[in-house]
Amino acid sequence: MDAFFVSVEELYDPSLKGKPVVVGGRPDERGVVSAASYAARKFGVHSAMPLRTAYKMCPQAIFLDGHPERYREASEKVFEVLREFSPLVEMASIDEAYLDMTGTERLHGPPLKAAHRLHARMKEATGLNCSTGIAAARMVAKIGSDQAKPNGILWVLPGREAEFLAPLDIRKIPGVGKVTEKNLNALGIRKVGDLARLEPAFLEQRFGKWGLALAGKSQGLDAGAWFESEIGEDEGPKSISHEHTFSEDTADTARIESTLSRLCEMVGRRLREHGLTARTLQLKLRYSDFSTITRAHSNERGTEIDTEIYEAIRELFRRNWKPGAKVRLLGVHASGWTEGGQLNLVGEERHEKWARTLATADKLRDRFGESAVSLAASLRGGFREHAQENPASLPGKGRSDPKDPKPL
DNA sequence: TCTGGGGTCCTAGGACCC
DNA sequence: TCTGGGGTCCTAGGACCC
Repeated sequence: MDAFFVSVEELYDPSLKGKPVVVGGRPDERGVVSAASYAARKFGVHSAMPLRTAYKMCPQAIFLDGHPERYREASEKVFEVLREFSPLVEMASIDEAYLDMTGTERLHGPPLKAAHRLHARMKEATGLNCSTGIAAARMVAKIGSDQAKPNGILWVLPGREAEFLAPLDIRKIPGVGKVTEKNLNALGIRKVGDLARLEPAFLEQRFGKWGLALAGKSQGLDAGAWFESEIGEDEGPKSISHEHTFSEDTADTARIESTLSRLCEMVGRRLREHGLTARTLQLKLRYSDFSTITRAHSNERGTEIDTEIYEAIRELFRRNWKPGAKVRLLGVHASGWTEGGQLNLVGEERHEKWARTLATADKLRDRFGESAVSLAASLRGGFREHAQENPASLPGKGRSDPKDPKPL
């Protein structure tokens, strides 16, 4: 999708059209640009740029908070449209998808015709523009769609992949970021064509497994774990996490622990939504100087219970925090799913009790919003003042916002 | 420039097992 | 004495993507 978040915001407020728009938050907030309109991009604003920087480059831009629910909803509509064109659709992210069009010619016609129909149907059903790359390999299709933006279609004929890629910057290859770019530049490699001329064995020796994949990519082949899988297979999440950056760094333990408790609740809620229990819990701490540590702990048994998660995370925090050091960011990460039924061990009765209580709490949240119910630990330490200071950081956007959350 | 939040994949070292 | 080779699991960190 083209400038997806911005385009969705334009559906809600058409007066934004054509103007420099930045989605991500207020210009004086800690945060980065999620999406910039094409008008804003003319000033050098781009995603991942700090909001404060974007403001300096384009003070006249309209800065908007993001609306994840709106984007999710639009993304689902996009998916429905794509499903009309192929049964094999894989949403690669909220605004990007792969379609396997094998065997759809009789229904949709040749590639270019199908793509044009897709664009028209997309605009009609969602009001949004997209761009399309057509190729025999998904990586080439992806790069093709990037080159086609905005609102364009690009078909790379089979057998002409290397020729299409050769003049492009290596940075265009998905997986080549700042670091790899620098490493390749140091070897005099700037264009994909430079890469294609090298021996795969040389790249492998230099960059390991990744080097070998790079050699393949430079020729237009799908390579690497993600690109090798078939289109359309969706295997649930491998990890679930939440993190929070304070608007001002803090060393206040009460405030830190209440934030951790809140993050644990959010993680627990998502685990239960997916019917998962996690064996490994990980704490993330970022200090004022941006130095970041992660500390994990694995249990034999998995859990999806907020209080159990919080106990483990708090222990990790107390053991690893440099007392007095100001904290910028906290994160809670769950992974290592356990299969189905868990063992009945000591403490199982307590576990069952919490499981029932949380099921009730989740129902209340469904009806009254995420802030309807909360652990007492999340409410201590000035959580509510904090919530006021930064309303966007409230867990979820409840339909109602009760004045008095009920401590569990 | 003063750096979000939610993810995936990869590497490397160490504990432990046979 | 001075030290194998295969494997798995765990932890920590980092590159990268949208």
